[in-house]
Amino acid sequence: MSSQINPSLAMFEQLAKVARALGHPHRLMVLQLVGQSETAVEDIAARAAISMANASQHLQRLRQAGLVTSRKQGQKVLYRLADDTVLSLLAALRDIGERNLADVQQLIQSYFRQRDSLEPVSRAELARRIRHRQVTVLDVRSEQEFAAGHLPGAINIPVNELRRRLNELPRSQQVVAYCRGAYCVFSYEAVAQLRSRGFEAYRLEDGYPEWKAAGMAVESDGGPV
Amino acid sequence: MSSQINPSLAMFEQLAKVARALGHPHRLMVLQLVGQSETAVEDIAARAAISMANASQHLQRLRQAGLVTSRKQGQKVLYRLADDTVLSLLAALRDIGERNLADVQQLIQSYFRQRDSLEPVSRAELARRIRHRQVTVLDVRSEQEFAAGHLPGAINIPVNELRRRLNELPRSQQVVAYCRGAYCVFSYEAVAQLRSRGFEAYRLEDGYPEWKAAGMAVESDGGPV
DNA sequence: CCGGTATTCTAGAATTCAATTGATTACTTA
DNA sequence: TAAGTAATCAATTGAATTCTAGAATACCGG
Repeated sequence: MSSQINPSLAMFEQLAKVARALGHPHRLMVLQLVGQSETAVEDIAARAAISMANASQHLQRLRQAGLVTSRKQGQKVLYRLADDTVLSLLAALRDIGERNLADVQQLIQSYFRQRDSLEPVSRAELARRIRHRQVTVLDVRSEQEFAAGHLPGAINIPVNELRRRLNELPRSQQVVAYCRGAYCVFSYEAVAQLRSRGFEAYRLEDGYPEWKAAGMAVESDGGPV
Repeated sequence: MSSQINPSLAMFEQLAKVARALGHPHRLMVLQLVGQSETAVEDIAARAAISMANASQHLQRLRQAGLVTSRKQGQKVLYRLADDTVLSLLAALRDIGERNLADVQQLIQSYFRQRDSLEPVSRAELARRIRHRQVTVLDVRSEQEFAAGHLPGAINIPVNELRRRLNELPRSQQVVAYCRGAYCVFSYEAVAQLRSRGFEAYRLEDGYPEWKAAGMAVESDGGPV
C-alpha cells in the first residue's frame, strides 16, 4: 500500500498522513495543549477530558506524523510540538475555516463575537502597551501552564477562579486577557466577566504559543523542564 | 455528532473536517491539478488517473471543506481552488513533512535530489533573469494547463514530447523549467533530460500556482474562462 | 422534444479508524 | 526486591472511508 511507483503520489501519501493526523478534534485539542509547554500524557488526558490510553494513542499518531516529539523523564513521557512551524500549519487551517466554512463563520458569530464585540488586541499593540505600562496582562490558563511560560509581567488567575479573585486586578488601568490560542474560550469568558464588573477588558488576538513563536519576550517560573 | 456543547471542541471539529479532506493522496493530487486552472471533472479524473465518479466524490468532499469552489458552465462543472490561502496550507503541510518525516526526507534524497543535484532557482531570481533576458523559461505541463496561464514568455513543451522537440530550445542560454508545483516530477524529469543533452538547465523551486499567487506577472492564451 | 454527454447519486464490499477494556512494560522509590 | 505509578500495547466493537458499478439527473445541440 505504501510502495508507490510514482514519487509524486508517494509524496502525497506522506503528506496525507500528516493531514489525517490533524483530522480529529481531540488531536487538535491535544496539539493546542502540547503547544503550551512540554506536558505529560496524564495531564494532557485530564485537560482534554479523555482517557489516558486514548490520549497516548492520539499522541503516538501525532508523533508518527512529525507533529510532536517526546522524551522520557523519570516515569513520565513528556510531549511537545516538534516545531514552531506546526503552529503555522494550524494557523493556515484556521484561516481556511474562517474564510470558507459557513459553519465556522456561524460559530464565530454566535458564540465568540457575541462574547467580545470589541476588536482583539494584536501582539504588537500589546507589546507597546506593556512597554508603556498602560496595561495589566492577565493569563487565565492553569497554574501549571502559566508556570511553564507566560507573557512578561502577566498575572495568573485561572478562569474558574476569576470571580472570587477580582480584587487582585487593579481597576486603575485596562486589562488584556489571553489563554491558549485564538479560539480558546477562557479568554472570551474572562473578558465577558470583567466587563460586566466594570473593567475595561480586552482579549489578545491569539495565545501564548503564538506570542512565543513570534520571538517576543516571555517569562517562566521554572516549571517542567 | 456535530452538536457540541463546548464551542472550542465544535471549532476543532470543523477544522478537523478540513484536515481530513486533505488526508488522501488523490485529493492532494486533485488539489494540485485544480490549482493550475479552473478544470472540469473529466479532465481532473484523467490527469489523476482515477474514475470520474471517484473524482467527483473527492471534489465534493474538498468543496464541503471549503478548499475548492465549483460553477457550472454548459454541461461541465468547473472546479478551482477556493482561495490562494489553500496554497499556503499545502505549503505548510509540505514544510512539516520535509522537516519532520524521515520517509519524506528519504524520498527527496532518493528520488528528487538525485535528479537535480543543483539548487533550484527562486521566483525572485527567475524574475530577475527574465528581465535581463538571460533565460529560456520552459513550461513542461500539458497544453491545456499552459493555455490557461503561464509564466511570461515561457515556451510550452509537455515533458513527454521534450525528447523530440529539443530543437525548439535555444542552446545559447540557460533553461529554467517549471511545472505544477514543488514536487511535480515533470520539471525534474525535464531538467535531467536537458542536462544529459548538454543544456544548462535548472528547475524553478515551485510551480505555476505559487508564482501566480505571489502576485508575479502571468500570461494566458485565453483558455477556459 | 430527443439523444448524447458530463456529472452526481446509490448501494455494497473492503479497509481503516476511534474508543474501551484489561493486560503489560518501564521505571521509581520504599 | 516489591509495590506503585505512568504509559503503552492488544483485542474488540462500532463507525467512517474508499472505491466500484450501475442508475439517475441535468443540460446541450439539433
